[in-house]
Amino acid sequence: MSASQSLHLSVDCVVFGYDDTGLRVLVIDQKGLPDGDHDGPKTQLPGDLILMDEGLDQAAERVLQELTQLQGIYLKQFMAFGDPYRVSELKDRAWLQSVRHLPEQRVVTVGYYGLVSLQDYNPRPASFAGGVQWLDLNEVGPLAFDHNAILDQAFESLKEQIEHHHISFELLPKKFTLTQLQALYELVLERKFDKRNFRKNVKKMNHVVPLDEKQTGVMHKPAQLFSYHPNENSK
Amino acid sequence: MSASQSLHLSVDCVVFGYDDTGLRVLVIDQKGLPDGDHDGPKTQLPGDLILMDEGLDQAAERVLQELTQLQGIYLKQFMAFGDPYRVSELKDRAWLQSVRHLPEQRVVTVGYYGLVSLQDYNPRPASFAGGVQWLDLNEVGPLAFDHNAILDQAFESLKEQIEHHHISFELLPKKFTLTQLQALYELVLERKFDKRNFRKNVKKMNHVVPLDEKQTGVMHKPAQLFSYHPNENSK
DNA sequence: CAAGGTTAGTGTATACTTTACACCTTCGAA
DNA sequence: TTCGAAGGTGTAAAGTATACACTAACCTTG
Repeated sequence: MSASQSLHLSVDCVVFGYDDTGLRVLVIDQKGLPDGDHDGPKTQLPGDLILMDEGLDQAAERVLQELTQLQGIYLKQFMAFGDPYRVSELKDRAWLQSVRHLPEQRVVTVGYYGLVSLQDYNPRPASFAGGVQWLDLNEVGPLAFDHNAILDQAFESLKEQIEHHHISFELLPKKFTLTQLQALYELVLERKFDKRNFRKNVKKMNHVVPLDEKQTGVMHKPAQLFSYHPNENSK
Repeated sequence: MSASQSLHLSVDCVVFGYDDTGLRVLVIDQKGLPDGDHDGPKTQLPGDLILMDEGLDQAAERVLQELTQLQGIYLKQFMAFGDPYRVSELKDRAWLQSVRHLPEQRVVTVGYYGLVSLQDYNPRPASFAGGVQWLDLNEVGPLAFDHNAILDQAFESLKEQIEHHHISFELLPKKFTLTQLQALYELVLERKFDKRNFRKNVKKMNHVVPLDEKQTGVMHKPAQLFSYHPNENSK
């Protein structure tokens, strides 16, 4: 019973960013790595140990802010990852040794996914600590630890949630067109929709309201802009 | 960075049991409580600290087995709970002091929900450690820590999952009637279905197959028995 | 052994939802 | 002025969901 434990707890954030060019994930360079001959991955999801007096949601917000300057975005816990050896692989050793007091320590992590419009938020948040980049979802190379698995799981959760909860709007600019909305759904759910039918369905939702405003600067018929109003009583 | 941490990690299991009388939750008595004048809750969800060399799923299985003898049941992680003070309330102090080396220690827990047919599994698993009971879902009193919140969240997750994944069968005996299946859905989703329409829908699913067998010992027309075959290629 | 109680099991017509599909509009650029 | 490129719109047909009521088969009791 109650075997004496010694493990660390962290949060990791899988932040999805969207613009008309596609879906991206936010990753950071592993800072503090000696420029030696190690050849592990150099890039990882933003994440860090939680502090003793903060809750999990709070930790996710703080860590993301500290590592990437992103703040005030939608963040949702989706799963905890606790394989006993998830940070013990050879490839990850150099970095852990450079950064942790107890590099051999087991670390359990709680995964959060985040959603951001790449237009409304600074698209490439200037980091104060190591590089920060948005990787195309289809071109994510090997990440540190089990972060590729965490990413996959986050995307699965996103797919499941986007249909039943109103989270797609977190990925769009405040003013968006129906074409953008449709493209986002097609990207996330990996299937095509009929334009007319899609628009019929959107118009049934009273939380998507047309603005008195149109697109400008496009070399074709400018689209009507819409915005998301969560407070129209749904159903 | 990497602030030195000292916290514990546990798993807690919300095991739902079903039979024709309804849905129940498995709780255990807090053992080792001095029979003194403390008046905290005496009952909690089965849960305990994880061991250093086991994964989370593994820990959930082990803990459940150790505390309730239940084994081999469907278990699924649904959420981590990490409020810094979730085990610090006054009501819970006596028990923690009687059982932990570091009773003041922060504990983050990972919640699992479990599903069981009360017919197929020993309905009231003889415990070796403290009492074990199945409480009617509507008559759960105050539990230790934040376990009432964990229970509520588990039930929410169950509701969401039961429609999209084939988990209802985990709550039913291997051979079940369509009336049982319908009653289960009505209980979990908290709404009624039309008998004929419900049966039409079930017959479209090729993973629910009729057996050459009928109910016996009932004082009315015996119902056809069905069973669940996950391997019919679904749609 | 007949009658009564109890749940099992079945089909159809109607409303609603989903699907498939093609053409004109409006802007900027050339 | 024309052209290219995306925006925006309606309808018919197919499919799905809903509402609804009676007969069948077993056990129990008198």
